[in-house]
Order: sequence, then structure tokens, then C-alpha cells
Amino acid sequence: MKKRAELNNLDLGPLQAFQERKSLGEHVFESLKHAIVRGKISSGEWLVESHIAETLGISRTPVREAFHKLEREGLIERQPRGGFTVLGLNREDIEETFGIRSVLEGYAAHLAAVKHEAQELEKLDQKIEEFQKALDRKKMDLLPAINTEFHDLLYGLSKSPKLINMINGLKDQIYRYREMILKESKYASTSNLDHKRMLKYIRKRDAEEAERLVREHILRGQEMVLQAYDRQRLD
Amino acid sequence: MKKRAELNNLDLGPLQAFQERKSLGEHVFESLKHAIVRGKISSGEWLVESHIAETLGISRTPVREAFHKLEREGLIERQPRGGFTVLGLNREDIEETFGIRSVLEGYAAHLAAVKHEAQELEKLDQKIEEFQKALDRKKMDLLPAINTEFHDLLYGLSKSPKLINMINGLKDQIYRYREMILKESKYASTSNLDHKRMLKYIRKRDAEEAERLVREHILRGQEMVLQAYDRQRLD
DNA sequence: ACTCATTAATTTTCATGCAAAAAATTTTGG
DNA sequence: CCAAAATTTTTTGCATGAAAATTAATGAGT
Repeated sequence: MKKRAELNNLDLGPLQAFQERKSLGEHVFESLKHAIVRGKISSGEWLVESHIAETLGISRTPVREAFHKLEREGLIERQPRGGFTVLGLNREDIEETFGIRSVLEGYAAHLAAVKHEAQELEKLDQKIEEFQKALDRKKMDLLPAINTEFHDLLYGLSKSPKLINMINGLKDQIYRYREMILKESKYASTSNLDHKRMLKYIRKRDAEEAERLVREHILRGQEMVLQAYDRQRLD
Repeated sequence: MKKRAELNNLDLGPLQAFQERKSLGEHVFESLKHAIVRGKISSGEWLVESHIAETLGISRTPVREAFHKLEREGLIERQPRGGFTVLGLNREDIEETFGIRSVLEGYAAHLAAVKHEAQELEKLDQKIEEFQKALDRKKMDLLPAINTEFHDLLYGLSKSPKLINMINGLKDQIYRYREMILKESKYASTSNLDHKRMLKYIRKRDAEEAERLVREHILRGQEMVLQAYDRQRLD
């Protein structure tokens, strides 16, 4: 018998106070996504409508809505016998995801090099400095957030919302593993060097080189994540 | 007042006889997707739950499920005042989509060059011949299907289901425009030449060159689609 | 004790009810 | 005759009920 998801200690976050203009289903979607990408609900677990609805103190309908969105998001899977289970990430999935990310993010850098306006790069310079400062002061917990902000700013320059959405969707899927790698100081410092070089070529509007660098950068991240994954598997 | 979608003449297809183990919601999802990508429901139209449910002779619940899937698929959009409208494609959307397709399909060719096994290429040779035959006999309506089969086979060699899904999702979004371009015989014949060259480099396991060719091939398609789009706009 | 069949209990799937919000229509006042 | 207000209608969003399907449990017969 497949294990059922235990959601009693699920962080409902902003779900409790829902005065916003978002529908209940949206909230459930976000809560569940949050829980899944952070591993609060582990892979293979079976999501039971009525249990989640009960835990959240709402009816089954918005839960169902969330399920269907999560299915299209690639986070859960419809079972032939009915119901949904959480999808896991094996080694191949990680490799696949990073491979696709490397070309998409490379392309975003390409577009950024072509489309950006000079003054838009200032904020990126700031983020590089911020990252360096946190690194010097050994405040490693700050790094993931700064790193994400840098990349978001960079890809924003591509001015391609569809592309940005796809990249973010992929990043969400490997959220768990992205968090850990930047904490290793050796990787973190080469990472910031990469950022500087990427920015240099974008400023020069050398799209080819910027694209190449980003691809390499992402694939270097992949190596770290795979190592972390393999280590985790040993337990 | 925004126009409401007229679904009275919507092709329900296999929805009428649903002996399969697919849920009603799946059927609705597919019917609606089919109708949207083919332009049976035009962009901006407002999807009214109760009307669609009534037309299909079912209740509103499975219709809602389909809506939420379509939303994640990027085909419809939730309106702030409630409900969903069909998203349209402007010139920028087409350019964005083709740009992303070119890098993803290029990457798929790259992987195919690396990962394929020799005998897997036979079917691709056959498709090229089939295409040529149809072209010689001026049976232009056969071309889109053969073309799709060729590309599906090719990307299948990448052995990356996530990548294939993403590519197919993007292709669906511009379904309407893809259909028309291959009917122009001049484009169709250069298209098949492209296919031959792509296959040559994949066979040689020259991933770089295969990737480059596919990117070019897709972007050539983009040009044709944009021309078609502009012509259509003149009416 | 083991297997197979029958029953019971969950769970999904679809239908329907109902209140709140939005839109459309009618009414009223100038 | 027009504009604002009030009313009616439509539509969504959430809840809940009922049927179908699946899984677990029980028990009889070997």
C-alpha cells in the first residue's frame, strides 16, 4: 500500500488569512507546490483530496483545482487507478532538467546581450558586490537569495516573459538541490567570478560568448548538485 | 461587453463516446485545447463554465478542471474579475515562441546526435523519402503530418521526455500557423533538404553542427510564419 | 494456514446547491 | 431624452452530496 501524505505539519503560510484577491485554489496550489519542492511531501506519496481539504479546513473543490495545476506543472502525476502521487527526481531527471536549463538560460543571456539598455546593468553590478560582501563575511545563508536575484535580473533583460516562466518552472523543480550547493564557499566564489564574466560580455553585447558562459555556469552547478545528490543517496 | 465563446459547433470528437479510462475533465481539456489551438475559439473570448458544460452535456466540475489545466498550459488566462479568457498570439508572442523552440529543438538534435543508436535512424530516412514522394506528387496536405512525424522521431532520439514535452507544448501554441507554411512548395522542398542535412550530421555524431542546423531550420520556419501572420493581419 | 470470494470502507469522480460578486437591464429622477 | 440608481440576471467560487471505482478486510472452504 502506497503511503499517504501526512500534512498535519504542513506550513499553511498565508493560507490562513486569505483576504487577497487570489482564489482559494491558488493558495492551495502555492502551499502544495511549496511543500513539494522543499521535500515536505516526499516523492511517491499519495495525495488524498479529503485529507488535504480537512487539514486546510476547506472543501475538496479548491484542492482538486490545485491538483490539476500541479499536474501540468510536472510536480505530481495522475495515477491510472485514480488520484495523484508526488513525482520524484532521480539522477536522470536532474541531468535532464539542468541540460534544458543550460540552453534556456544561455539563450536568455543571449537575448539580454542584444536587448538590454546600458543603465539596466547597474543593478546587476550591485548584486555582484552584495554577493561578494556576504561571501567575505562568511554569511553563506544570504547567498542563495542574492544569487537568485542576480539571475532573475539578468533573465529579465531578455524581455521574454515566456522564456522567464519556463526557466523559473525548471528552477522550482530542483529547488531543493539548488539551495544547498551555494553554501560551499569554493563553489560560491567561482560562481561570482562567473557572474562577473557573464556581465562583462553582456555589456560588450557579445551574445555568443555570454550564452556560452551561462551554459557552462549552469552545468558547473549541475556537477555540484549531482555530487550532493549522490552523497545523499549513500545514507 | 466581451464576446462569449460560441461552442455550439465545437467538434466534441471522442467526447461523446467515452468508454476509455480517461476522466471527463481530460476529455474536456483535450476538446478545448483542440478548439483553441485551431482557432475555433478565438482569442479574447470569454469561457463560460455553464455554457460549455451545457454544450457538452456534463456538469461544471470537469469543465473547471480543464480550465485550470489550460491555464497552466498557457492557453487561457484567469481574469481578475473572475473567469477565463482565451489568450491570443501577437507578433512578439510568435517570435518569442520560435526563439525558444529553436534552442530547445537544437538541443534535442544535439542530444540525438550523441545518444542515438545507428539503426534508429532508418525510420528517419523513410520519412524523408515519404516527404519527397508527397512533394513530387504535389500532395501538399500530406506534408504537415509527415513533417511532424519526422521531427517527433528525431527528438525522440534525445531520450529526454521533459524536453520533448516542452517542445510539444510550444508547437501546440503555434499550431495554427505551422499548418499553413508547409503548403508552400518552395519552402517545403528546402525544408526536406534541411532534414537530409540534419540527419547527415546526426549520423556523423557531429552534435554541434546538427544543433546549429536545426536552429536555422526552425528560424527559417519562423520567417514563413511571420509572413503568413502579417498577410493575415492585412484583412 | 492459504486462497478466493464477498463485503465493507475509502477515495475518486461527477453533479448540484447556494451565496457573493459582477454584469446587464430596468426604473426613476432630473 | 439622458444619467444615476436600483433591480434582475448571470456567473463564478466554494461546499456538499451521490455514484462509481478502488482498496482493504472478513470469512468460508479447502
